[in-house]
Amino acid sequence: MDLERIFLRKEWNSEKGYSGYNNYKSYKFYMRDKIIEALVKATGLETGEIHLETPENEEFGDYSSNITLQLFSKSQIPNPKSQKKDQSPITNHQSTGQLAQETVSKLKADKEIEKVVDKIEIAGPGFINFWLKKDVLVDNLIQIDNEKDKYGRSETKKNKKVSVEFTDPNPFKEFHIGHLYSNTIGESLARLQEALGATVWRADYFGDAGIHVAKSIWGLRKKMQEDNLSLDQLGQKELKERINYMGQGYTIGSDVYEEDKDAKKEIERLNTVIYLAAQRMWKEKEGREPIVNYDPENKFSEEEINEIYELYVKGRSWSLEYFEQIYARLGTKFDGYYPESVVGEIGYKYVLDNLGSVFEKSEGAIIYKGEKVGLHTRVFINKHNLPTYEAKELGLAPKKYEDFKYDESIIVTGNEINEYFKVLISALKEINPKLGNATLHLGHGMVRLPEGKMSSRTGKIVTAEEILDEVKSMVFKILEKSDVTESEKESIAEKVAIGSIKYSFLKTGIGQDIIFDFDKSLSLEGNSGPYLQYTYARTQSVGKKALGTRQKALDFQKLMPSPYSLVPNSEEIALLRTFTHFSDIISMSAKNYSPNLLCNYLYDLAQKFNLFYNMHGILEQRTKDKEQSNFRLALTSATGQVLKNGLYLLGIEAPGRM
RNA sequence: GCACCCGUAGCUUAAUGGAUAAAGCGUCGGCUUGCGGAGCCGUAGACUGCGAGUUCAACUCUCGCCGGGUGCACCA
Repeated sequence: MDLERIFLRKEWNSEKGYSGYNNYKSYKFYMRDKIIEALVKATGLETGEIHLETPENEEFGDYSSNITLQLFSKSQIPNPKSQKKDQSPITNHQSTGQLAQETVSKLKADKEIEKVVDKIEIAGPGFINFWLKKDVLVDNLIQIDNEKDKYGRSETKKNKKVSVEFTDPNPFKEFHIGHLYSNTIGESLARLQEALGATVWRADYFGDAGIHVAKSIWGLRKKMQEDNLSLDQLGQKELKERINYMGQGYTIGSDVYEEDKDAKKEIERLNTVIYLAAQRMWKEKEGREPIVNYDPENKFSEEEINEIYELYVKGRSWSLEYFEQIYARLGTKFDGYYPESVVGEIGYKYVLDNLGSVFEKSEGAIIYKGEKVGLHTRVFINKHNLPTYEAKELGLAPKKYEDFKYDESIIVTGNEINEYFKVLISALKEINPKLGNATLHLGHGMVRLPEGKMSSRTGKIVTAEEILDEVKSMVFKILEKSDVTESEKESIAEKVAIGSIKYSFLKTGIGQDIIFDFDKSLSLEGNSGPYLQYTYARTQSVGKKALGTRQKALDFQKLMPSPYSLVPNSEEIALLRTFTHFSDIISMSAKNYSPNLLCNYLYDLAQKFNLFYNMHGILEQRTKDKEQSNFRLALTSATGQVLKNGLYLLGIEAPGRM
């Protein structure tokens, strides 16, 4: 080992520290690519076939390849099991061992890989493990300071346009914990795509027309009558109260729809009236003419529309205003809004245009026969001549494309509609193969309460605001012991509460259901958002203390130790190595649509830092050695930077104090 | 009934087909004359639901069974 030469670098200068590093090649994917290139040369396999992993166990190096085992199975050596007993089977060990030896000697002759790799070893049943040069690790540390907030990002999807649709709340109904979950996942996926260099379009689709709205309006009207409350009076109330009131209206309407046949008919009729009211609203608001006639037989009068028009338009705008407040708190800014009242018309037309070829009439409705592709039949336009969710989402695809010429369209929803989406995408592929093939549906798990499924019909729901406020008050309790000022508390509590909630959603796999239990799900310690935020705050605090003693900004270059002078300990090495994997992790999280991989990584990094922090002093007053202190400050600062960048990709803000 | 998803430590979860299955909470024990204890170290706890198969290698892929969830024509 050449530990004593770890920091040997030509560019080092005792006055300026490291100089000229700005000219260094960016190390994003650099080490990894170098090794893959060398493996391609040594084995003759394609780049895509090379499987290079970052082992969790550090004794297996910085990178590890199972390539010998791949080569072995490709080498057409008959399976020993299938050979006759009298033949002497070639043992695996001999073959893989020979292959590994051969490959490694080719690698060692490669001048390029020498630049980044310090040691190559064969281990286990045929793994080849690579250790990076220590000065590469230090270069990477410098790179972090060089790139700051951009560290970890890449340009692998630079020319790609990706639309991400998520959250999808419904006006006139609550914004509940399920929407919060969808928003959290979607925002993180969007940011991960951006980290790969893609241009992202955030799309918000919301149900401002449909039977759920009819139920709400019906219940709302009834409740207002009972409470003897006029629309103006309702409008005087706080926004939160109005939203709550409308939610209660939905419960009433929904119950009645199930239990009372006459009321059900009324609500179904009201549904069409709402579509017509929405068309009038668009005409008055934007001068847009309807493109679909929902009432070809003139069954609905102007008076009928007038009756609910005001209520519909006002209630709708209150809901949207409320959603916007929540988005602002959560840190999401949508680029495009797609109300069902608009995309429904487009979808309706889309269906009619393809009637006979893709869709067919059946029992008064227009359907898509999914059976022809192994799926099931779904209704796109119902017997009341209204587009269903199927047609709406179908119309959404070209509408989004009109706004943003996407290469990829990701739609995030609950997984209970996975089957529905298979049918939808199948239909879309028939009509518009380009858009159909670009569309990817991601069904996330459902948020459940310990008592069972959530239901806004029975009122058994947890709203986003309730949970936010609840967690915030938990954070406030802890903050009482902290020495932050009163004025800081509010914003810290908000960030920590949101961090705690978002992290608890993101740390598990996307497909998993989440049993949401206040006491169990929301932790402020252990593997949690606040733990990462706390660790970040700690790095900042140490940095500030160092500044205090020096009276000037930290100069990262000068923090670097001089050559020959230091032998880093294992905690320091562990941090250096973890830093190098950041962009690989981002890439993997983005490609697999798995923010939880990033969570794992950040948690691991924070743990390593906290171990380092507990074992070794950082400030000069503790190390009694300026160079050592400088180096540890650089590690501290880099940890903070990576945590901050990583948390950003999860949609979590990192306060400097907490 | 059919289809899809899920069964990993007491609980909640992790693990691009790879090496000794990894954490948090909870248990039990320890760490503050030192940079933030929302922290750190240690301890016990798993035949990865059961049974076959594919593979050099299976928590991961295939088949069957058992258990749970969701969906299956006019809700979204």
